[in-house]
Amino acid sequence: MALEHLFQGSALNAVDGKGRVSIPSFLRGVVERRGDARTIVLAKHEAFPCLSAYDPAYAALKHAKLERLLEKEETSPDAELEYQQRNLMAFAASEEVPYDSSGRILMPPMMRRKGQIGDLALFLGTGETFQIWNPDLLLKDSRIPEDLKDIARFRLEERGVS
Amino acid sequence: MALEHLFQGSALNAVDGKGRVSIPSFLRGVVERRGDARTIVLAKHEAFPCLSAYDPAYAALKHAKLERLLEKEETSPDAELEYQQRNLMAFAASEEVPYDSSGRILMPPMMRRKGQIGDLALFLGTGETFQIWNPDLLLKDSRIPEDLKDIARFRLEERGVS
DNA sequence: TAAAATCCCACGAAAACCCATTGTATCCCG
DNA sequence: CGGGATACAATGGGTTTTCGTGGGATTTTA
Repeated sequence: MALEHLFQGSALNAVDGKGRVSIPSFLRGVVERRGDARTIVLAKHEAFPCLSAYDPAYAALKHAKLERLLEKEETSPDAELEYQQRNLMAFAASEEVPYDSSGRILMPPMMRRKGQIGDLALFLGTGETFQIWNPDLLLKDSRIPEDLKDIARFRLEERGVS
Repeated sequence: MALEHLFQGSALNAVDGKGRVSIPSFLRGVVERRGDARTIVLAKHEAFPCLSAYDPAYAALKHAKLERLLEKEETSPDAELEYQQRNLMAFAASEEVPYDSSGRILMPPMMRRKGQIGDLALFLGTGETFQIWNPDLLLKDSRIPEDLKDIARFRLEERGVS
């Protein structure tokens, strides 16, 4: 895999009344360097109560990986079903959203609910992908390292939120 | 294989009295980026009680793949029979339908029966292809991951159906 | 000629687009 | 080194366009 450009850094942006959010420009930069699309793919994170996001090129890569896996084990009927399930989760349970010239997406209502995103969205780069959190949920999650919570607290203060 | 443009996302659309359904625009976009046809191919899904759909260009690709598979195992009589069966399913048991300027197809009665589609059609992207479900059947199927059923439920709610 | 498919127009809601403002970081030049 | 100008990012609001959908009219098929 070894993607050249990695998502890193953090930012806290507002979700407005229409459900629009600015994708931080440093994340957009990575998306556009990886491929030339001005779109991101959103999905529920498998482990955390947040959203996972990446660029379409990464989605294609992930898909190719699944394909190769199937061809190896094609004989087993169990493998076939598992492949179907994974494919459904990877593609049906995700949404591709374009961002406009000012770098904003319209957060799809379904994703907004799945990620429990309110009127603040915390962006965290995680290398191959990035995450979008409701900052309050991150602060409450016991699995999150304290240092990372400090970052969240800093971003909140910076913005003037308690 | 590694297709560049992949089907992803979900939507729930109405089937009207005439049997017309809108193909979600984000799926149409993929069809038209893969080839320049404004047509989709419908077939009964091999494993699930739903329809499988894709663009004509993909149908050709799939055919080529089957051909190559046959050539590899040509010696075996079983392989020959299996090839014939798969070929029949892939082509005789499928229908190519155009969509009009507003993006609607007229769902062929036979496909509607095979997929048990009522007055609601749930579209699910699965990468190379997409699926069309009767949402009630999906909710009942034990092989479908719960997270995906959540999506179906959300789409139903969104539309005001219980 | 009846039934079915295609075409056409129309409407409401949602999404995409455009423009304007603010704040912040950067640059340039005295 | 300071201060003003500049560029860009994030955000607010209004307007236009698209999408999904319904219904009627016209054409094609059996």
